[in-house]
Amino acid sequence: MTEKQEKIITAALELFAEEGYRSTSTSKVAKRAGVSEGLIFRHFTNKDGLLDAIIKMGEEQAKALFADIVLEPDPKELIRKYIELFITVSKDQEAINFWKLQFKIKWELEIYGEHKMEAIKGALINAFEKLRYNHPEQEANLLLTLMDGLATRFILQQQFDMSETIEFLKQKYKV
Amino acid sequence: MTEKQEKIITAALELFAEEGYRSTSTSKVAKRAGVSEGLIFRHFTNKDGLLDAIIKMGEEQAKALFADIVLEPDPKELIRKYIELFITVSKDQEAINFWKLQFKIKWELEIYGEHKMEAIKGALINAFEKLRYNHPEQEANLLLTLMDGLATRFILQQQFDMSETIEFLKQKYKV
Amino acid sequence: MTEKQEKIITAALELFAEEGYRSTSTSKVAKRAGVSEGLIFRHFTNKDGLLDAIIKMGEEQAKALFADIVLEPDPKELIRKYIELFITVSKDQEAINFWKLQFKIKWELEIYGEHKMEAIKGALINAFEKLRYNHPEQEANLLLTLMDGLATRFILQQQFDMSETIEFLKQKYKV
Amino acid sequence: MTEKQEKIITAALELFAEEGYRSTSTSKVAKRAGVSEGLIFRHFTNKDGLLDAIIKMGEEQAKALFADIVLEPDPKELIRKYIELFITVSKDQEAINFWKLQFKIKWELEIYGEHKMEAIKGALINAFEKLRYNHPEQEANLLLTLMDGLATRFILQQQFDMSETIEFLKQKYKV
DNA sequence: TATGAATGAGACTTCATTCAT
DNA sequence: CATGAATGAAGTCTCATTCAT
Repeated sequence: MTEKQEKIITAALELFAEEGYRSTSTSKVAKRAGVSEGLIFRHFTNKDGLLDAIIKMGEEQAKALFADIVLEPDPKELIRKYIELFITVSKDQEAINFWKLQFKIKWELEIYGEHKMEAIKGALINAFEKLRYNHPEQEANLLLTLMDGLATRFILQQQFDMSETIEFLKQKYKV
Repeated sequence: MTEKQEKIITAALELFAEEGYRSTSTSKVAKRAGVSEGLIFRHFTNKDGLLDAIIKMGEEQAKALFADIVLEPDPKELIRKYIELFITVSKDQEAINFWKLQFKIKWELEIYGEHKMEAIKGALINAFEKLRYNHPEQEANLLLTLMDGLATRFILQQQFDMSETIEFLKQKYKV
Repeated sequence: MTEKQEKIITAALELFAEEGYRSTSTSKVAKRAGVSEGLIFRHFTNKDGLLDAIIKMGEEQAKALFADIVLEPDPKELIRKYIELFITVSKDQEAINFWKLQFKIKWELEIYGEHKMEAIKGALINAFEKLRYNHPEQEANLLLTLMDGLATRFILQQQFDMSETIEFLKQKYKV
Repeated sequence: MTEKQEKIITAALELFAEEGYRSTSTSKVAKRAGVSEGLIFRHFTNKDGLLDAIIKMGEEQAKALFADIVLEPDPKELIRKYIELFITVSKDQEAINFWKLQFKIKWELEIYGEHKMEAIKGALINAFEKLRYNHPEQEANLLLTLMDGLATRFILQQQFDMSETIEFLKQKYKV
């Protein structure tokens, strides 16, 4: 990956996350990256290819984040880590952008990356089982749904105080 | 509102909800509405004006839905009604479209229609207070967040079984 | 067909015939037609659509020309008319352009519009039969081939004197 | 001429002949030649230079083919050789490509390589004179024209059976 | 000699919007 | 009120060509 390729990716990530995929023109990306527009197409074939490249990078990042959660042996710790996921994310602007993009893309293209969640879901079910919850699968589903809502608010609602909700959740789940 | 105006609104609502605002051209709207493209501009000034008109209609609908919830005197009943909100919605394709559009717009334009939620939030806090929950505001917030997540999954996830989660929630809140 | 549509067709015909299909940009066409570039796409969908429209017009013209030949009952007269085909064509600049375009397209897209020639071929075979030639089909084929060569030279060779060859041919076929 | 230069020429010849000059990008040529795009420009200055080089090579080939015809002392034999020209050509894919290219170029750039034909024309006139034809020059012209048509059909018409026409011609000219 | 990243002009196309009818 | 022809700006993409390595 050359320096300019990275500049393109960075610029595109920012813009796609800020303004959405459709609303971001390749010329805007090129301008922000300080690069000729043609170069985008040389490296990524077309606008979709650029998006794919970014999404793939995001998936790598997500994998790393998720791995730490999924592989946690202690069930309480696992749930805590999952609940605190966005705290980790919110400390890194690029990570925020990746998540923003993931969600924006979901809505723009109506794809709910279900398979990515399977691992987390399995781990949560397992954790709730270990903790002797009565309906582990439904508890897992509920928490996943809740986190979707949390992400929505975290990204869209300016004054949303995430930490308060997270603390409350940890209390609820006693983690 | 003339017949053609309504046709335009209906067509635009469908298309905006299906494909997003940016991705829907005014010519597509005109075609689906069976109307000349110029007419859209005569009635709604520009594409944004069309969107505004639709959003306003959506708000009217939402108000009606919300009123029934907010004005419910029995706290348990109120919470139940709120939790079952999407069951009502899911029975009417036009209502689904309105909600889909609301969410798509949120994400495309990064506007989280906070004020619309204030009334519901107040009502929920009040209900949780009456039911002697320890942290009524945080409970309200949590439920609101959860419903955002539920909406996300309901709209985006093909095989998502909403009713199961709703039953589980009602059990949790004993409503 | 509106006035501007006709202007587009005329301009495109000239340019495609002069410079070839690929080498003619839609913006050139628009400029020569005195029309906005977008209008081309409104009326003809895309550049190929414009070409198709022109080709279709050319086919109409060709049909008219060919009908007069094919329907000729007198075999000598039929052959004479066919041989003199290009004299007719050469009197009308638009007709010349159509033929030029037909041939250019043949070479650019490697399509030899065989079916168009079937009627002429049949008529020629018939004529040669009536005139008791020994190999009517081969005679017809030869004459068709010769006319392809004549067209090539007529269009490409600046100083080619068509009339001389035509006279010589008429003499050969005693028509 | 280095090995890579030859690869470029071969690739370009194929592509120009198949798809035309304008429609073939230098990057396609580079890809088919298995060579970097820049190398084309180092060796041939620009795309036109590449075309020139190919045309020059084609002329060399043509000269060799034509020499054998032009230098033939026996007039009947000369005419026969000329008529059978394409049989020789059709046995060698590269030769076919050269001819295809020659014709495509003619049409794309509207150049009728007249001077190349002068030698053949002179030889044919001479042959027809020796054979006591009444109008040797016109006979020569006719045969040249016919061969243009034959080439057209040979290259463009999929199911054209050249040999049949050639046999018929040889019969006609008693060669 | 050879590569391949990089450019900039220009290609085709879409689209919101205007306007004469 | 309604149409649909027309526009112009902007969008995605291609391509010949240059240049540092």
